[in-house]
Amino acid sequence: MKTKRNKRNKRNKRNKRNKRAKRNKRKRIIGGITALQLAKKLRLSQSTISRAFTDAASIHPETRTRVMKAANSLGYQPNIIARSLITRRTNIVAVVMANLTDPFHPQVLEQLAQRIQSSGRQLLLFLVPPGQHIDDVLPALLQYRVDAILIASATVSSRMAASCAAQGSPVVLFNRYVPGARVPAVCCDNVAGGRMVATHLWGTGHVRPAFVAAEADVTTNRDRAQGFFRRLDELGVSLHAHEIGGEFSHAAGYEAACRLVQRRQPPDSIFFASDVMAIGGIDAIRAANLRVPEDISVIGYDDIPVAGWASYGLTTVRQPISQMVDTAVAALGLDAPKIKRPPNRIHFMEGALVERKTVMRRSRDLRADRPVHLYHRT
Amino acid sequence: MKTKRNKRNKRNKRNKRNKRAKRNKRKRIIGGITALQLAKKLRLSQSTISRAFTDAASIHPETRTRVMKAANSLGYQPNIIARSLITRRTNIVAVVMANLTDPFHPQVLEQLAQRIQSSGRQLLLFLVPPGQHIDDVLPALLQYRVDAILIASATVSSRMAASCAAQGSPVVLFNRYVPGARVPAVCCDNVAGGRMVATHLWGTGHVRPAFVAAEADVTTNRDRAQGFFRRLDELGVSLHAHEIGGEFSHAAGYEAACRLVQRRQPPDSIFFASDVMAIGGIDAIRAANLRVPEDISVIGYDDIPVAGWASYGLTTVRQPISQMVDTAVAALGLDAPKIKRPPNRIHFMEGALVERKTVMRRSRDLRADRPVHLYHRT
DNA sequence: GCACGGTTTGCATGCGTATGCAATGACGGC
DNA sequence: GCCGTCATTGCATACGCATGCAAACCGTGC
Repeated sequence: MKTKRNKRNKRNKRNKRNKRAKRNKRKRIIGGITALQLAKKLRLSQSTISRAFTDAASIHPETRTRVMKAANSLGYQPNIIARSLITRRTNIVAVVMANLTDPFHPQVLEQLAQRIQSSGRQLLLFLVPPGQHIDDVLPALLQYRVDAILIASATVSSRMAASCAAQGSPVVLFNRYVPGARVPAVCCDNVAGGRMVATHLWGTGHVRPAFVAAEADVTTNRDRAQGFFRRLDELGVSLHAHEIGGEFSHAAGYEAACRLVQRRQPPDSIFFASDVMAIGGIDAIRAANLRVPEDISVIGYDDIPVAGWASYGLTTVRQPISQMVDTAVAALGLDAPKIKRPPNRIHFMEGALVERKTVMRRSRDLRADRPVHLYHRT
Repeated sequence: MKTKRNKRNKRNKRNKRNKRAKRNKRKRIIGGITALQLAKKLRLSQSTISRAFTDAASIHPETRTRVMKAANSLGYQPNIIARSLITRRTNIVAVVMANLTDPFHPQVLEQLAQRIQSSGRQLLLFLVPPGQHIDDVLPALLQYRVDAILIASATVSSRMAASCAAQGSPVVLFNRYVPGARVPAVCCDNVAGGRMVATHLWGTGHVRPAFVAAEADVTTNRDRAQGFFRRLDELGVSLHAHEIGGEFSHAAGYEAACRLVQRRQPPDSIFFASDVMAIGGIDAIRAANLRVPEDISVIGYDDIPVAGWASYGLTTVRQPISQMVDTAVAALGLDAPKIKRPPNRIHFMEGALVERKTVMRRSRDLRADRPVHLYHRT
C-alpha cells in the first residue's frame, strides 16, 4: 500500500517536471497571453485579473485601470472559450434559415445581426442544407451550447424545440409558427394582411380577384390566403381563381401568372403570396403583352426593396421587420433573470399596405363576363 | 510549518466535501450529461468515452459502438466548448460583411455557409455596424478564437490582418484586396471584366460610352473602371462621361443616370460599377422617357438574380461566385497541416459576359454630335 | 512457460477562466 | 487599544474534455 503510493507520488513529480519544461518551451507560440501571465507581470493573482474584466466584481478601481492598461499594452484578452466553460453561456445566438434566396431573408438577417451584436453577442448563422430537415441538423448546432436559437422562415417539430430548450437553448420561431404547439413565435399578422389586400382590391373596384399561393401548408402562405378569402367572402366578392405556385420564387410566380393569363377569362387582379412571386407575375403578365395595372392589378407581400424600384412599383403589404426582430430577440429571453420564462406566446405583428403603382382604380360596373383586354400571344 | 500544512489540508478536505455535496444537489439541472457520467454508467473511464468520439483514437470497435449507443439513448454530446479549450480549435469560421443590402452579398453568404458547413464547421456572421471601422470591431471577434476570418466586400489594414494571424486566425479578403499588402485575397478579375465590357460596347457599335462609378477608392470599382478605360483607349473610343455615384446602391445609380440623361448630349451606353446601380440607372432612363436599349444601352457587373428578371434583362458580367468561394475557403488553409501557410497570394478569377437585353447593336456610322433621341422631360 | 509486440484501457493532468471562501488591510466608534 | 465592518485580494477549485504515459490484456513464437 505504502509502496504503491510512493511510487505514484514519484511518478507524479516526474510528470509535473516534464509538463512544466514542455510548457516553458512552447509558451507564446501562438495566441495572446493568459490571465496568469499577466498577473505575474503585475504581481497580482489571476483572480484579480479576472475581476478586472468582470463588471460586477469587487475590485479597487485603481487596480482595475492598472490591469486594463497592462492588458492593452500586452494584448491580453480574456479567453471566451474558457469563460464559457464556467459560466455556461457562450453569448452566441444561432440563427437558422433555409436560404437567402428571397430578398426578404437578408433584410431580416441584417437586422437580426445588428440587434444581436449591439447586445454584445455574436450571431452563428446556420443555413439548412438543401434536402435536409431542420430537426436532423439542429443537434449539430446544439453542440455549440448557443444561448438561444432563432429559426427564421422554417419550422421545427415541437418535440425538437422542447429538447433544445431542455439543453439550455430556448427556441423562437420567426415568420412561421406551429399552430397550437408550445413553441414561441414572432410573425406578421398574415391573416390581417390578407384581409387588407381583399379590402383594398374591393375598394378599388376589382371583381375578379385571384390568389397565387406558394407552399400550401406553410403558415405564412395559408394565413394570407385565409384572410384574403374570408374578407372577400364578407364583401360578397367571389374568388376568381386560385393557383398553387409551389414555392416562394420568381419562377413560381411567373408560371402561375402565365396560367392565369392564358385563361379565357383572366382575373382583373392577382394577390401573390409574396413579393418575389408578384414580381415574377408582373414579368409574366408583361411578357403576355398585357399591362400592369391597366389589364391586371397585382399585389404582393413583404415589401422587399425591389418592390419599390421604379420598373415594378409594386403595391404590397409591408412586414414590420424591425419591430418583429425586436420582439423576437426579446422573446429569446436572453437578459431575463432566468426566473420563469414568459409563457410560450405567439406574437402577431401588424403589417401595413403600401400603395404604389400596380393596382388600378376600376369602375365597379365592370362586367364580370367581359374580357378586360384582348389577349395576344406573342 | 507542519501545523500550517495540516490546517490547509483540513480546509481542503472540508472544501472538497462541500463541493461534492453541492455538485450532487444540482446535477442534471440543465444541459446534457458529461462524459464522466456516461463513463460511470458504462463502467468505463472518461478517456474511453472521449476516444469513442475522436476519429483517430485507439479504441476497440465494439467499445466504440457500445459508447455510441449509450450516448444516443442518454443524449450525450461532447461539449465543444471544453474540447475547444484543449484543442485550440473552435471549428468556427467568421465571415465579416458590411451589410446585406446589395443582393450580391446574400448570394456570396449563402454559398459560403454551405461550403463551410459541409466541412463540418460553423459560420459566425459579423456585420460591421454602420459608421464603424472594421479594424475597430475585429478584436471583438478575435476573442472567440475563430479558426479563420473571411472578410467580404470590405478591407482591413494589413497591420490588423497581421495581428489577427498572430492570434491564430488567418484572414482572407473576398471581393476586395489591399494592393501590394500581404493580405491574401480572392477577387473577380475586375480589370478583365471592365475590358470585356468595353470590347462588347465597341463591338456593338457604341461611340459615346459612359461610366458610373460607385466609391472611387474601392478596388472593385477602380479596377472595373481602369479595365474599361484602358480598353476603350486601345480601341480608339473616347470616354463620353464619368459620373461618381458614391455608393453601390440603386439610388446612387438612379441619380447618376439622371445626370447623364439630362446632358445636352447623353451617352449612347452606360457601364455601371454594379448591377444594382445599373438597375437604378435603367429605372432613371425609363423615367426620363427614354428606352433601354434603343436610346441608351446599359451594362452592369455581378449578375445578381434581379438582373435576369424579365423587366430588366440586364446584360452584365457574371462573377464566378462558387469558384470564388471555393478558392477563398481553400485559402483559409483550414485543413492544411499547419506547416508553412502558402504565400499570401491574391487570386483573380475570370468573370463572364452575360448578354441579355440591355445592349443594342448600333450601326457604327452613328454621328457623335447627333442626339440619339429627342429628350422629353416628364 | 516466458518473453515480446500490439492493442486497448485507465490515470493524471492541463486548457484558461470564474468564483466561494478566507485572509488581509483600512477605518471608525467605543 | 480593541473590535466590528467593509473593501480588496489571494487561494483553491471546478468547468468538461483530450492526451501522454503507464498498465493491462491478448495472442504468438520460441
